[in-house]
Order: sequence, then C-alpha cells, then structure tokens
Amino acid sequence: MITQSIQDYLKVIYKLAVNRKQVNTNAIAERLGVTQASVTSMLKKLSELNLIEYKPYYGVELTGGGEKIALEIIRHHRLLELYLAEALGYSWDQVHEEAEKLEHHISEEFEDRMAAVLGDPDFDPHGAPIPSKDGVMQERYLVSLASVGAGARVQVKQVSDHNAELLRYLGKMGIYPEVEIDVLEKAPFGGPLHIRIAGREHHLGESLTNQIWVTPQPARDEPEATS
Amino acid sequence: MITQSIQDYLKVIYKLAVNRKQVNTNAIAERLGVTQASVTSMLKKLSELNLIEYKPYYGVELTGGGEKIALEIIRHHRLLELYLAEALGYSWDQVHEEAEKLEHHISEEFEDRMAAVLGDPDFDPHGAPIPSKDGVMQERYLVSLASVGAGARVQVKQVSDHNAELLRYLGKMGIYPEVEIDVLEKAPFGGPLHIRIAGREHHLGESLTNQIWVTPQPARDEPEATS
DNA sequence: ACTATTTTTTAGATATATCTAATTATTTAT
DNA sequence: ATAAATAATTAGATATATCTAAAAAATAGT
Repeated sequence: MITQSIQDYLKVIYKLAVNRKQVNTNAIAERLGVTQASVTSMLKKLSELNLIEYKPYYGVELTGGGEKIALEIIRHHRLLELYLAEALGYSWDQVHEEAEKLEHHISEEFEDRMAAVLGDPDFDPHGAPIPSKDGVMQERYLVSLASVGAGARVQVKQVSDHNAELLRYLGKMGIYPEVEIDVLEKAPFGGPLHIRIAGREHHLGESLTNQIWVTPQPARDEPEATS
Repeated sequence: MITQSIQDYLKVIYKLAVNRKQVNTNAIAERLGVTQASVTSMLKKLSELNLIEYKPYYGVELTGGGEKIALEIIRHHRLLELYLAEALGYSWDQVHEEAEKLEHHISEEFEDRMAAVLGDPDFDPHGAPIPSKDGVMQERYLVSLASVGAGARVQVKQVSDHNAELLRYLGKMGIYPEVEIDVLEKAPFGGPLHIRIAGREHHLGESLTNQIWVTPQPARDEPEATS
C-alpha cells in the first residue's frame, strides 16, 4: 500500500531533483521535518518497492514508477490549489495548506472533475505548472527576480507558495503572475532591489526576490526573431 | 492527536446509539470491519481520552466531547456528499465513498465554504439531516417503507447511502427523497411490496424497503390540524 | 441451577513510521 | 595526508492500530 508518507517522500525527492542533480538524505530530512535516520530507513523501503534507485552514501533517483506517483501528487496539489481559489473563494495564501492535506486523499474521479470544472488548466494560482494526467509539465525558462539587472522590464510568472505571510505581502504590493515589473535600481552586494509595479515603487530584499520568478528577457523592446 | 481511526469509532458509536440504547463491542467491530479485540483496546483508549463512558462487559456511551467530534465528522460527510453532487456533478451513488475518505481531512475553512456555497443546507442527497455547526440535527419521525400498509400514500424522505448498487437501482425507479409512493398491495410474511410511483408499478423485496424511510402518515387526505 | 453458547477481554505478535544515540563513511581544510 | 567536520547509516526503542488464539464473563436454554 502506498501510504501518505511514501507520497510525501516521492514528492520531495522529485522537487529536489528538479533543481540539484544529486538528492541527499540531509535535504530530504530537512524538507520533511524528520531525522536523517528516518529518511535512511524510508529510502530502503522505497528502493524495495522499486520507486527509487538508491545507492547508500551516494544519492537517490526516482524510477519511472516513482516519478509517476510524484507527478500525480503534484497534479493533485496544484489542481486543488486552483480549485480552492476559483470555486471556493480561498485567498492565494490559504490554498497551500489545505491542498497539502487533501492531495493524498482525493480520488481520480475528484481530480478529473476538478480539471473539467477548471477547463484543464496549465498553471496553479502561484504560477506553478500543473502536470497533465500523463505526467507532462509545461516547463518554462524562468529566472529569479534577484538575478535581474537594473533597467529591465520583466513579467512575473511564478512565486513560491510555501509561506502564507510572504504571499499576503506580495498580494498587497500587487505582485502576481502575469504582472509586469520595472527594475529601477539594483543595490550592490545583494542589497534591496528598487522596482516599480503598476505605478507604485517598492524596495525588496533578496530573501523576497529569490522567491519570485520572472521571464528571462525584457518583456518589451525585444526585437522579433527574423528568419 | 485525534486520528482518523478515533473519528471512525466515534462516528459508528454515535450512529449505533441513535438506534439501540446499548452499544456493544460486537456491533462496532462488525461496522468497522475489525476484530472485537481491536475494538476493546480502542474503547480503552477512547475512555482514557474522555470521549466515551466505558464499562467493561456492559456498553459504551459517548461523552459530550465524544459526541461533538462524531457530529463534526457526520457534518463533514453529509456536506461533502451534497457538495460533490451539486458542485462537481457526482451521481448520488458515488458520493458516499469519496466523502468517507475526505471527511477526516478537510479543514473548518473548507467546511464553512462548502456550507456557504450550498446555502447552509439541512439534508444531504440521500435525505439524511446535516448537523449544524453547533451540533443540532433536524430530526424527523420517519418509518421504514417495509412497515407501511396497503392503501397508504407516503413520501420518501431518506434512503440508505451505503450501497452504491442499491442507489443506482432506486434511481432507475425514480425513488428519491420527496417523491410520493402509493402502496398498492402488501404480500404476507414479509413478501414483496407492490407500489406505484410516478405512474409506474414495482414490486420491492423487504431488504430494499427496509432501507427506504418515509413519512409516517399518509401524505394526502390528512385533516389539517384545527386549533 | 447448571450447562452451553455467545460476547468480551486479555495476552502476545505484527507492521509502519518514527525517534535517539552511537557508529561508519565521505568530504574539507590545513 | 591526516585531522576535523559533515553526512549517512545502523541498532535499538517507541507509539499506534491492528491481528490471532486463548481465557473469562455474561446470557440463554433446559
């Protein structure tokens, strides 16, 4: 039986693997809030179930089966987030916590009906791509707002969904997916970024701009590709 | 921590207590599909948590706290059933199974928002009353269709929600809450009941009519109460 | 009232996922 | 290259909810 715990491990491993190449015990333990010892014993189990490729002291890789389960759960999570926002009027800082619990307990029927009501959406309220039923994601090439230089105009595409307080703060400033931002000034040594958005100006620290993902190129004044 | 298991035990105890007066180990075990030994050990635990009054070899009664949790779960279940039917287009034979899982995992926020979308409903799709947030239920005095004599016209008010096949069969005959039934003939010794509903006639066995609950008095030709 | 049957409880085992503490392996720094 | 630091694993314990098999208590039948 695939327990909730197994699903959580696979989801975290998937997400870590997207960034780094080698996923280590440490990182999994930290993300899940359990001890390293717990992770080790669970990795053994996942390996026996053929959900991961596990080489002790090296790292972990999902097998086809493991990735399938991870993507199913991520699809559940992101569909739920959008459904809670659209159909039940949740604010975008509330949806993550609720989806985190429900993602493990909804049926395929529920998943399908939500998707139908929402018109088979591609992105959740924070701009994260929703994997399709057969495990394909609309991947995009985005950069963190922290890496953008002064003078650029970029478009917000995605924000981190973990921290409710952060989301409320972004909401107050009007920073949502699809909104355009002018980067006015960039303080040296990772200092605050001075931006303008919908006519209002703000200074944002690095721990904030690290969690905002934008289009890599300026959204305007870019020459069209010529054949 | 109140586990899912504890919630299930309290729900079953509540439902058994509504019918019989004394709730025994046997009945709980049967309803939950576990052994009597498991029930005994769980009853001890529930007693320690002050959720039930437990006298070994006698029976079990819910305390105020236990009843509160039971009613919360029943509210979740019935609100979910109605929400799945109304908002997501589930048929009435599908809602029970999904609600049975989700009832343990939705937040109070989710509960409140469903209730708001549905306009604070009093009954679920099978006609079962939905407890209010402070634990009050719209109780009605109903009788089983099996107990109704020939010649009566009664109104369906509630049907059992457990058996999906039964529900599909009832649906096919048009037997839903609020529909009126004429009882034409009653075979002796618990034989089939001959009924007419919306112009069509059917013969129903006792195991079926036992699961249909109707108004105790004839729904028409009843004198208005005079002051 | 005593025996037989049914019901309930106890005793002891299992499975899952977690923990702490101690050990072993790997990596980093001088 | 060896010591120090970091990371991962093992061993053994805990907690929860379940099970089977056996014993004890309550109920029913003659």
